[in-house]
Amino acid sequence: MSHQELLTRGKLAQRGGVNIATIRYYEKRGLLPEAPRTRSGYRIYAGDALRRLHFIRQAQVLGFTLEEIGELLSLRMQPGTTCADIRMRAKEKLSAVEKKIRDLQRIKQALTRLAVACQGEGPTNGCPILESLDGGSDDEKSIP
Amino acid sequence: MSHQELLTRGKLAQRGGVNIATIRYYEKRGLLPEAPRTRSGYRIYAGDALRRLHFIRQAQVLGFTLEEIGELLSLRMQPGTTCADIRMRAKEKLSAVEKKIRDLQRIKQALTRLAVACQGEGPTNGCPILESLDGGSDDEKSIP
DNA sequence: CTTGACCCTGCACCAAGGTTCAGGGTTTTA
DNA sequence: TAAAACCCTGAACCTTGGTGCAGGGTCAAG
Repeated sequence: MSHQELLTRGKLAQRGGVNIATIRYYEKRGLLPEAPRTRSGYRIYAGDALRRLHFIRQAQVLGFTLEEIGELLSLRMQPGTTCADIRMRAKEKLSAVEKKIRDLQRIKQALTRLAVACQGEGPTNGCPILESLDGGSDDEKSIP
Repeated sequence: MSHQELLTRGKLAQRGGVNIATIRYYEKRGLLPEAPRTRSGYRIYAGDALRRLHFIRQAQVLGFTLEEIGELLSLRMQPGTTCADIRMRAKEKLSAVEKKIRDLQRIKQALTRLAVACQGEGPTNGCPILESLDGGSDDEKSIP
């Protein structure tokens, strides 16, 4: 179907919404594979690289470090990995992702409560945000 | 037991799981309020500070910058803010949070599919992770 | 066949978020 | 009443994730 369009480094950067130097950096870090070159040494990328680039950017916004992103991207069948290995690593990542989702949902609730409370014009001098992530440490809210 | 325990800077750092210097840094950044001092200049913190610290750390893992975290923490009724203002800012934050949740859910699905595919012993030489966030970026697919 | 827009490389530099250090007081404990 | 264990400050230093620059080749248009 999608006949793989070939991109130069500059084009890839532009389409991916990143600086051209960033691509070289990601390549050095191993997040983008070393691209094949023309006779004169220019890198040539296919659509695959663009997808990877998008993924990297979004995963960063979600709080993953480049190292973690590398781990996510390496979750696939490759020579030298067993299926069990992949399944295990995928499950580890999965629980990290699920925790993030839960935490974000608590923040979301707090923000919603805040907006609602505010609508009702009550002063709300407390900070609902702070309560959103109380991970079972200390106790309930205090009133100054 | 649960009444506001007073903490020294070192204790707060320890309970919050951060380096002691980090606390000073957060204070300088305005993320933690300037703590009251003893006669000799030592900072003293109440449980409130610990809650803030926890929040900051978790929000960071969720991909918020310290600046954004500051904005989240300032979402409360204070002299000089109107209710409408708060509601607006809360709603902005809310949509950012919702986007993160959606993106994470897509990654979660991809990871789940990956684990399942792997269970079934199919080679899966593709990379489901890469597809998880396709199209979630800046430009929408245009319909011809 | 030249000019401008690109690409190559190595290396220097930047910003955010912390961490370590030096020099000096304070509090706790044996 | 010391030593050990903390705390104070300013300033230097570190890691991550990039950016910019110099010096030099390459490709397409005019």
